[in-house]
Amino acid sequence: MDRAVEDLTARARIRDAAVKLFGERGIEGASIRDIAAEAGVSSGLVRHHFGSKEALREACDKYAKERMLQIGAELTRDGDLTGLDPLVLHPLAFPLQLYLVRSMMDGSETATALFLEGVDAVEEWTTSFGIDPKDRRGYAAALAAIKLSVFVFREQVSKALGEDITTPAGYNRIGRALMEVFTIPLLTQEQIEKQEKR
Amino acid sequence: MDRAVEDLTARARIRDAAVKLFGERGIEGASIRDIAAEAGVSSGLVRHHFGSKEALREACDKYAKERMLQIGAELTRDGDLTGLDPLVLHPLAFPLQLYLVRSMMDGSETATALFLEGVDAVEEWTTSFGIDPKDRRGYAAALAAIKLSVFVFREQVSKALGEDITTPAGYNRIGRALMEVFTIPLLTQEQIEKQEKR
DNA sequence: CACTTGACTACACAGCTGTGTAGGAGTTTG
DNA sequence: CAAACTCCTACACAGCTGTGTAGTCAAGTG
Repeated sequence: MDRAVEDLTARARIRDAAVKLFGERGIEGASIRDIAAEAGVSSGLVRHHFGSKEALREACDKYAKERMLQIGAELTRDGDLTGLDPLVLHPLAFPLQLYLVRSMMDGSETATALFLEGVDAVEEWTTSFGIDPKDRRGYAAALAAIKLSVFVFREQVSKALGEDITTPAGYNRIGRALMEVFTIPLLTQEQIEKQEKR
Repeated sequence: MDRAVEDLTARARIRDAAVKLFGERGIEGASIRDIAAEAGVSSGLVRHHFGSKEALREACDKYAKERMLQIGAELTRDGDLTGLDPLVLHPLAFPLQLYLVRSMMDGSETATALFLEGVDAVEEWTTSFGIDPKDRRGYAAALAAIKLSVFVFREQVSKALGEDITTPAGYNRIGRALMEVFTIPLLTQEQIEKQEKR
């Protein structure tokens, strides 16, 4: 599955470099020249292959989404994932997820669509697992956001734990902590009712 | 508490405009001229008061953090908040939180420090409420990230719900859904043990 | 062979960027 | 009164930005 960098076509190298730099620095923060340098090509070639920065971004959106679904399907088929696992922190998905979150925050429709599909999946998952919240859709949306939260704040969470959560050890630790959030009843029924009166 | 815009000093107007535009567009995405125009002053005045863009950013970090703690303290004192409420979506805190999250993602130490203080607060809260997770620190960090997740993905969550979660109605809906996440045991003990073996 | 096509580079261009400088207007201070 | 200070604007500058254009080179294709 891993491909040597030098084996990729220039177009693929540019796309990978764009996903990486857009993800790390944001769309505005990564220039076409930066991306070209990262890919080891001239800036003109970026334009030749993708036309404009906006078109490059859309190509990255499309690729990241497809690749993400592909990785998710592979890992699920191989039994490496259950319904709620934070796929987002998987080494293969990491740069893609980084990009997608940034793109989502900048208002990408493709990335948002992927989020909505995730909500659908969680919703179906709750049904098949016999979980029956009052507001199933709201519940699924909250869960979908939660799955991404640890990823978005990975640096801050790592700092809080004194341990890098993108390493296997840290990843397992925060994974277990998330499990506990989902198993320990946090609020009493009374507190919830008080909340609902607002 | 609300202050008329025209009553603010130019310095405060610039700072507010910077928080707003940095939060909406990211640091790179908002230029000094944009901020000056938003505040209704010349771009030179921004420099006069803050020196450089980086210094302006740091001033915004400092202000947003202080103001956020202040708002949190006020609302807690008035009994509008309990320990776990998503203050992040409060109308007063909204632009500040938007800015802080962006700043955090761009590696701000001040914003990260605020997150860490939030983790500390949640950790103390679990103790005083008799919640006893195996990994208290990890549990608190996960909860702190979760509190912010709905905010970060507010647009996506709103789209999933077909309802703007920054309005009172939507805010209450997602709030209740979050409560359910914290009350319905999501995973069986067996599943968790399977998880831990990895 | 001549000709086209696609991958690729070099260079130019206008616009925006953060920053620097000079100076005006009004108030305070000696 | 004059000097000093603060708040504020206008303008200039170099560097980077996305984009546009011209042209090189190699691989087909008739």
